This record gives sequence, C-alpha cells and structure tokens, in this order.
Amino acid sequence: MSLHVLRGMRDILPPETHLWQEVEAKARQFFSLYGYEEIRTPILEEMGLFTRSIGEATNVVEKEMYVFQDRKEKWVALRPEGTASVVRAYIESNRVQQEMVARYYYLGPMYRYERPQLGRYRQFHQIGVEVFGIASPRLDAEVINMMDGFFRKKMELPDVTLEINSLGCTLCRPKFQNAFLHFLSQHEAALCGDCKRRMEKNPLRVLDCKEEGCQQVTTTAPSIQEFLCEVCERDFDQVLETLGVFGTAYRVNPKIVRGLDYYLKTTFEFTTTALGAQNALAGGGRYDGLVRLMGGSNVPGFGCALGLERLVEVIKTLRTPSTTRCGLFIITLGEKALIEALTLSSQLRAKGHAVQMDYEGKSLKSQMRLADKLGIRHVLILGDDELKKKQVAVRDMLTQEQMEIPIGEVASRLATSV
RNA sequence: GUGGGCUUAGUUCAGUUGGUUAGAACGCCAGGUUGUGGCCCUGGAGGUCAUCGGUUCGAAUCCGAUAGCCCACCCCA
Repeated sequence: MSLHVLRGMRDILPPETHLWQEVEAKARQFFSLYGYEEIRTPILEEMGLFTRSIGEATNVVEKEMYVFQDRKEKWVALRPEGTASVVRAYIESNRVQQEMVARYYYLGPMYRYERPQLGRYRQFHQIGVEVFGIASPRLDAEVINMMDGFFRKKMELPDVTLEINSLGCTLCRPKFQNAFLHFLSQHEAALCGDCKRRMEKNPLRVLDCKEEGCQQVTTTAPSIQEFLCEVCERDFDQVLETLGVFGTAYRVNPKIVRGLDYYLKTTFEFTTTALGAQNALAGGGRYDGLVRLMGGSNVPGFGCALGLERLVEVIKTLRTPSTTRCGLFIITLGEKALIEALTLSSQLRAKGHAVQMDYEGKSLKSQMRLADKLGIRHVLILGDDELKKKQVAVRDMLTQEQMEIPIGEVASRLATSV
C-alpha cells in the first residue's frame, strides 16, 4: 500500500459515521435548549491568534501546533482548539456592540502534532460552547450542568465524573503561585526531573504529576483554595451552590490545572474510566480577560469543549452501531422487470422511500442475500409472474410475511416509514 | 519529544530448531434442481508474509534500517 492516511489522522466510515451523526445531532439539539447557536470559523488562522491567546509557553503552542507559511509567506496555523477563533470572530464581527450576551457552539476538527494513542489523534474533533458577556458564577454552573446533562442524560453514559476547581483571578493567583513556588523550592529534591523543569515554566502543572514522589510533596503543598481572594471565594461558592441546586454531582479537586493560559477562576474536567490514560472527555473554564487581551472590550467569557473521538469511543464500549437500514430493496428477475422496477424506484423515492436495487442480473437468492446483508427489512420482488399480473410481491424480511399488491398501488400503499 | 511491544488473506490470528505449492476461523463470492435471505453443507476467489537491505545453498522465521500501528510517559479533548 503506497497510499496511507497521515499519521494520527483517520477516516471515519460507516457504520461509525452513524454514531457521529447521532452525537452531533443530539449535541445541537441539547445545546439549543440553553440558547446556543452555531458558529463556524475557519480551520486555518494566523499563527499569532493562537500564540497570543493560548500562551507562548504552553505545550500546545510550543510543541504541538501545525504551523507553516502559505504562498505569500504568511505564518498560519491549523487551529489546535476552538476558543481562540470564536473569540476572534466575536470581536471582529463587532457583536459586542449589538448584543452583549452571545452563546455559540461549534463543532469541527482540531489539530495537534502529538504522538497518537488511543483517543488521541493529530486531527481530532471537538464540540464546544462559548459564552460571552455573563460574569455571574451562575453561568459557570449552568454550562457545567449542561455538559453533565449531555453526557449522563442525553448520551446515557454511566460513569463520567466531574472535577472542578478555581484557579483564582489575576489578583489572588499570583500570590498563590509565589507561595507554591516557594514551597516547591524547599522540596525540590523530592521532585521528578519533569517537575523540576515545570517549576520554571508552569509550576501549577506539578500538581497533576503522576510521580509518587511529586504526589507526596503536593499533598502538603499550599492549596489554591486557601489563597482565593474574597471575590473568587464567594464566586466559587456560588458555582458550587448552583451546581447543588441543579443536582449536578461534582468533586472539588484543587489539582485541576488547565493547559491553556487564558483560564482563570472556574475550571473543570469531565473524565471517564473507559479510555485508559486519555480519560478527559471534556474540559473548560472561565476566561474573563481573553476578549480584552485579543483586542476587544472587557467582556467576560466562559467556554468548554468535549472530544468527539473520545465520546464516540466510550459509546462504542456501551453499544455497537446499528447496521440495520430502513428502506426498500427491489429484486428483479429479467430485463423487462428491471426496466419496470426503474420506474417504480423513482416513484418510491419521490414519495420519500429509500430504495436500492441490484443491476447485475444476479439470481433471486443472491439478491435476497444482498438485501438481507444490507439490513433492509422490506423487499419488493418483481419477476415474470408479477409482471404478468401487474403486481409486485412485498416481503417483510423480519416477519417473513409476503403479499402481492398491484404495481400502481405500491407507492401509495407503503407507509413512508418503510 | 522519551521508553516499550507489535506488523502474515478483507478481519482476528496460527506458522514448530531457518527447508518443497504459507494455514485456520470469520467475512466475501457462487452453488445445494425449475423464483425466496438468515442456519447448515459444498466449492471458489483473495497474501510481492509492512518496506528496503544484509546473513544463508535456502528467510514469514535470524540481523539492521525505515515506515506504520499499539501502549505508557509528556500533554490534553
């Protein structure tokens, strides 16, 4: 095989595409209950959009972005996440002038150059939502509750857990970072090599290191919760209170630290146990300073995204995609019957029936097998006998019932659901 | 980017200490009397044993490189 999809990319084929369509449709439907509308932004953007919003020193920007120069030597990047583009579009369209509040959802491919493994691809798909213009912590809880409802109720996933944290704001977070860094430097000897590096670039990430030694150290480390300023503490309490009212189960985990620089205050992750190491199903949080940072006015923001590959993978552990198809299969015997069936097929399609037939002149048995294999329930048989009587045999493959009806009446006698 | 495992038919896998025409199951195709699917039976198609190079009289089997897949780390959806 000389042709191969690029590493970390994959084709999604039927019947799996049915599952994807189902998830996408349900997400659109569910999110619209909360007032979200779809936004579509380009996959390709100026590189600077991402380096500025996500943060120069983040892993995503430093090591994982697909970056290249176009034909005019402009530096462009394939989007590694959705928020930056939506923020740009929000600012660029000047929506803030017309309506302060905007709720968007988007869905599509994202790109990160990483080593592929289960549930992690270089092209992967996210469904995300972004809300602009609502500073209230109630909104945080609403979005989180919506995601929770989507996973548990709409998609019927049995084991998703929600972990939530507050990172503090631009006032209180630096204080915590100082204290935390001070603490780490006292225990540096016990940290792994990675974490020693992290101390310089992104000390908070030491919190979710899996090394035994580092875990030991961080259990006694100062917690962000102790450093939250009055406002942040009150707001976080209100998020949790509202989640309680909604009946959304959560676990406060001070170690939830996100990989993108723009997050502050509320952050959260939904995880599953069904996927091995890639257990994050969705994540998000508040990004109040981002719109301003990107050149807009001072509009608060909140957003989150879920990984479609991972969601679909979890669903596949619960059930296999259905292969049965609705519709009709017309079996013909002989050239005259085939010609007759062609007319019939277009009449039926005009009435909204899905119709397939075989043009190869195969045996009856062979065509029956084909219809059966396609998972089609109703078969129309048109042979010499039927032609003479101007009838077709209609067979229900499931119940094995068969009856003859006049050709002219087929279209009207079959319910559109068939 | 780091470490480990793997790569034989469409799929999941066998393949003995290197030795004739590389196997199974499932799937696929066709038959099993005149026009009826699934089950069963019979037959058939399908493989440059990932690629390239090396060792050897002889390589799917041993060695090396490359690519890909998988798992873990890293990171995240």
